[in-house]
Amino acid sequence: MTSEADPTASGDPLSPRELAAWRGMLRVHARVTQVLDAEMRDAHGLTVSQYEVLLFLGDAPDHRVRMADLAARVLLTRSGVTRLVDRLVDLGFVERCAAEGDGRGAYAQLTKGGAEVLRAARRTHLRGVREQFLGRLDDDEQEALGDAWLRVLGERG
Amino acid sequence: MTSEADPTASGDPLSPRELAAWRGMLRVHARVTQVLDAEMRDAHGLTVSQYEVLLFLGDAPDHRVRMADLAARVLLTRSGVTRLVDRLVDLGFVERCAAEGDGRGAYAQLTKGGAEVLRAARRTHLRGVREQFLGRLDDDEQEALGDAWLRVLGERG
DNA sequence: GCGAGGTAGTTGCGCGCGCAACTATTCACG
DNA sequence: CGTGAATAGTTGCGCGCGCAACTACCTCGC
Repeated sequence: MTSEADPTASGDPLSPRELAAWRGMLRVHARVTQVLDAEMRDAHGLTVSQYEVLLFLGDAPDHRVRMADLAARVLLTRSGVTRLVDRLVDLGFVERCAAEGDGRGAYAQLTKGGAEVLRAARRTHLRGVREQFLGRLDDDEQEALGDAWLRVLGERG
Repeated sequence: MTSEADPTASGDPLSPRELAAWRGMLRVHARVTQVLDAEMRDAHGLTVSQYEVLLFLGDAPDHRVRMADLAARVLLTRSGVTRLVDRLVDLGFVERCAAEGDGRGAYAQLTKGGAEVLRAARRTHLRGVREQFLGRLDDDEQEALGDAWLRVLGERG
């Protein structure tokens, strides 16, 4: 795959630059998600995944979304989404309803209570993301990150 | 906390630039770790966390490390490390030994088999990290990422 | 129409982790 | 010394997730 004379051959240890770029992301991700999760839990009794479901529902037409679409958005499998929605139904923030055209399908739909908690949770989340992450970067750095993610995600797949 | 006239007030939705920087990291992290985990599992029957423990042990003097140091390094709690090491002991790659000076303490120490599997797993991991992540970024982008992580991690705590 | 294959969602199972409580040891201070 | 606080590690418990198997439904070809 890589040339056998490649100076950055597969087996070579990571250079300091590579290490900083790679392990830095791991550390930042771990720390930021942990803080955001704790804040969301303390303030609203939600996990970040649950919040993201509510968010997606809130932005969708009629506040309802097919389960599979939810899974794609939240970076979970279908089974994960099933149980995530289960919990949100138990909490009263979401209800299931059948898809008219498709007897297999099911929508998750935001309830009134869900919309309320979403409004509050959105503030918490945005504040957290800015405090823990975006606020520590200037515009150019944010731009550079966005470009980097596109390259990593785009080049194949 | 933030000025009440701040144009990027807490409640405002994320700008496209902010969104690209933030959600991009989430997507990249999810995808890369998933691929690396699968590769490590298929090739050596290890999780990435297990690999990282072996790696840290391999770099340490006498190939042994205190449990708490392990926890700090692997971004896990102490209880997580206890059971992670349990599994590595079951696999025969690590053994526990008591700390001489401190009756409470315990070292995890790499076995001969552990050192072997580490050598192979290291190649797999490095190749994966380069294929999925570093190889898709040029030197400047890696540098920029490293700087960004320092700023995010450094500014408080 | 009807049977084969694909798709949407759910369920059984096991894994890996964090939290909090617990044990054992060490340290600080009178 | 002796006692209380701190520290190292382990354990009970529950949660959230993925995988694979399963059900129910749709679709396409004949």
